Amino acid sequence: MTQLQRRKIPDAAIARLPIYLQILNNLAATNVLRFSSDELAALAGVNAAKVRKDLSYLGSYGTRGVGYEVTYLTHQIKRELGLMREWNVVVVGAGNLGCALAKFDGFLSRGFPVVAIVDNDPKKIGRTTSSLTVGDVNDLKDIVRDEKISIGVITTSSAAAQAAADSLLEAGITSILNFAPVVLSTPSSVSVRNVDLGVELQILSYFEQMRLETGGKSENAPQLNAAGAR
Amino acid sequence: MTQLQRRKIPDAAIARLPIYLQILNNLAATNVLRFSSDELAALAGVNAAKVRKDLSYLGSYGTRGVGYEVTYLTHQIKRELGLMREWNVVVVGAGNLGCALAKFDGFLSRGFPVVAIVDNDPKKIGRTTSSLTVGDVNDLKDIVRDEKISIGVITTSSAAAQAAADSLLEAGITSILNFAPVVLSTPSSVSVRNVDLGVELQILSYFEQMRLETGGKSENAPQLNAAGAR
DNA sequence: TTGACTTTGTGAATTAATGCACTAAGCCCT
DNA sequence: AGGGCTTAGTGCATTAATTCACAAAGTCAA
Repeated sequence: MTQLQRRKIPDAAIARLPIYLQILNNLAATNVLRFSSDELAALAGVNAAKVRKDLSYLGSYGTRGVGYEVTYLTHQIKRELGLMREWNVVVVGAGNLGCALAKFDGFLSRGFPVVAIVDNDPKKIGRTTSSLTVGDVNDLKDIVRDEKISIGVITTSSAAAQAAADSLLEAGITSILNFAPVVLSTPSSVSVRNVDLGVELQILSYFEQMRLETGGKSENAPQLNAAGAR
Repeated sequence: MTQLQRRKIPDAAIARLPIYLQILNNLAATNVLRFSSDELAALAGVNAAKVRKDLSYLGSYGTRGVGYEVTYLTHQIKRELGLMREWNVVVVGAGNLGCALAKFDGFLSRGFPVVAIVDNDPKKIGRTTSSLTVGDVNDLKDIVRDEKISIGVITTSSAAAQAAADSLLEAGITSILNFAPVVLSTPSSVSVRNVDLGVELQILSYFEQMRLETGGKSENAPQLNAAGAR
């Protein structure tokens, strides 16, 4: 089999690759051509050995005694993460957050154009927000097919989130970014990432409280996220 | 020393407590009085032994043969996470996202009222958004003191994020929720949680691409976040 | 060409997280 | 009172992630 032998990259490493990529983009923008694992480690706030090990999963793209080339490694990370192409996104839920995300240029600039937004509320369907007209969630199947959408973003109320997920699955979507504070029930073949601001704040509150209780001679606290499996 | 002997709870467990809490709130809303570790595990999408171990870090609050009481355990989790009180929040960066968050009721409803929003752009300072007037980032120190603010949320451009973080630190803030796609440099005594939507999408894109390459007989993919240390 | 120096790539040790499987406790029914 | 049933709590094995530490591989200057 000619199949490009995919190394199994640990989840934790995958979750760091986008961060390295971000930093490499910044380096490129300031005309840096090369960097060492030490430098990248300092910029990413992690251990240098970890950086080397993470990058080694991609292949052996460094040069001993020299370091890594910014443009070449950028290319390799993008290839590994599947960023050589764009992935179209649909937002489900045209509330505050959904509309904000639809116009948020961070999505487009990173290669994830929001090409559709839908809702189940007749009062919202038909409205226009930043060059997109809110569609009907019942048309999701057609929209996903016609617009070649790969990723669904759920920004509904938590009550409506599972139904939104079901509609996305029904339409053939296999990757979901969920902003609703609920645990979605989905087949294990589907990728789900949860972004719950409440959870983040509550984790902060734990450490903040710890700091108060221990009189400020704080333990230290959280940083990165893992790609953890499900 | 009367000090309430704080067990050291693993980061991974802390990151799950808010999720359990969320589920318990739902159970309470549907008048469920008790639950077993199996039930909670199913709702949270994790292993039952993990649930029991996580809860055991709080103390021995279950009853063998019976399960856990919803209200009592809710109370214990909230105590542990520092949610017996509210924590005031300031948003730095009055752009699209910042304003959306300021009016986002998910913050208030979970005990994190946004009591101030600031920016460094004179054109934005003075504007009113959802009952808050945009303040000057230079007044942050006074605002934090007067409003008893504990947590700072950074929603600036990535170029301005480090400066925003510095202002927050300067004002005495020790917990930061950062939406800008940069790695902030902060003392290790400060808690930082990063929410980078681009990173989340790129992780999804990795698994999506994997699915395409392996012809859909997909590996399975990511779910939860860890409280990982820094 | 040689030798000093730098930095990658990785085996091996360590630490953290997970999950099994069993014991200890409590309930309920007879 | 006793036996059967259920479920929490946890010791232990396993797996995953991190970090150390060093050999291998290159650069560069003389």
